[in-house]
Amino acid sequence: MTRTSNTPSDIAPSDDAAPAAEGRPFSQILDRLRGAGLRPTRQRMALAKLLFDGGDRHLTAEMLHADAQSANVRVSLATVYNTLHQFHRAGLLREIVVDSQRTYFDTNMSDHHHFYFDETGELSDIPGDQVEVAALPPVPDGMAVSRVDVVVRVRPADA
Amino acid sequence: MTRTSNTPSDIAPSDDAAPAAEGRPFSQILDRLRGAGLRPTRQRMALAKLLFDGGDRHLTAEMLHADAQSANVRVSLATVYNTLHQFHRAGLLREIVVDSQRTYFDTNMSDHHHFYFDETGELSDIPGDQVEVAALPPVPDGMAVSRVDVVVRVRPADA
DNA sequence: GTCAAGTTTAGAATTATTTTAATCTGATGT
DNA sequence: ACATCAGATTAAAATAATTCTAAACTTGAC
Repeated sequence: MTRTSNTPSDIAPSDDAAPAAEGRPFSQILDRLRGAGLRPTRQRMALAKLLFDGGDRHLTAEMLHADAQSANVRVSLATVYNTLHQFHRAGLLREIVVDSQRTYFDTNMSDHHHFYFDETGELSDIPGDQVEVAALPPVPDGMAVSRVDVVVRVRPADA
Repeated sequence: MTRTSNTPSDIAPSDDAAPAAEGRPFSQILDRLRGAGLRPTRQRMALAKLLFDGGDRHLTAEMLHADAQSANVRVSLATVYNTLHQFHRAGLLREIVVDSQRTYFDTNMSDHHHFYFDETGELSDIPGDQVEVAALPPVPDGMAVSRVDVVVRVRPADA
């Protein structure tokens, strides 16, 4: 029960000046990590907060690392990579590949698809109910569909 | 729109009934390259032959390079990369990204989609008519759809 | 507090791909 | 045929994203 260094786990919510849009941000994230069997370390907590506190996001490891720096969270890039992969394996993030060269992680785990902007390399969500895959082919023997990804590539309509 | 629906050539191709014995493989490929505005060099001809002579294929630069070696065609890896990109720009190949880490090129230019085998990282074609995307979302303003990619990820059904 | 197992980290290593700079080749003109 | 030169090829170096390594540090249990 010793308070070893700064464990954010059970700090009093009262001294948190941030507007608590969702009750207690830390305990929620803590539960998420615990539920995923991941030890809630300082850096994992901080990254999880950055990832899941701001709505749906598509980001690369470099982007999250930059985010962390801006937020004065000191984590190495290697940890960002590790953490993203752990979160992905734990089902907290979705990995999207649209562009060899950058791997995106998507915090939106609901059923949905993506627009990909060829020019900028950016991604945006398409709600699941706006795309309908009406027919699917017979799956090879002994195989099961793990996911169907639809990417709508767009580019500026020519003037 | 304006899909360049496979222009085999416009010169009189006597008759290429495609028997095992290659009729005039070179002139066909030569025309393809000329039609694409690419100078028919020895290595481009050889690579095109490897690419387009054997039905639909999904391959990476490394794979094609290995293929070339086996066929006793001496090309550098850099040339393989250059050539694949040129063919892609010229509309002779399709680039598929399903796995950051390897970029595949697909010799099948017809409208179709893909199975992706999560375990092996392999790809296979799904004929266009076996997948139907029934609904598409409104495209962002000023943008036009350049392509819709559907990737059906499969893995072994659990025992 | 002690300890072991799990984490983090800086920096080295790896992999796929691109660039560089030199050299070669194919198309064109004569 | 021969010279010419833009475009093509190449080996080698450079780059970018990501992973690995080994040491140092945390966490959770006792």
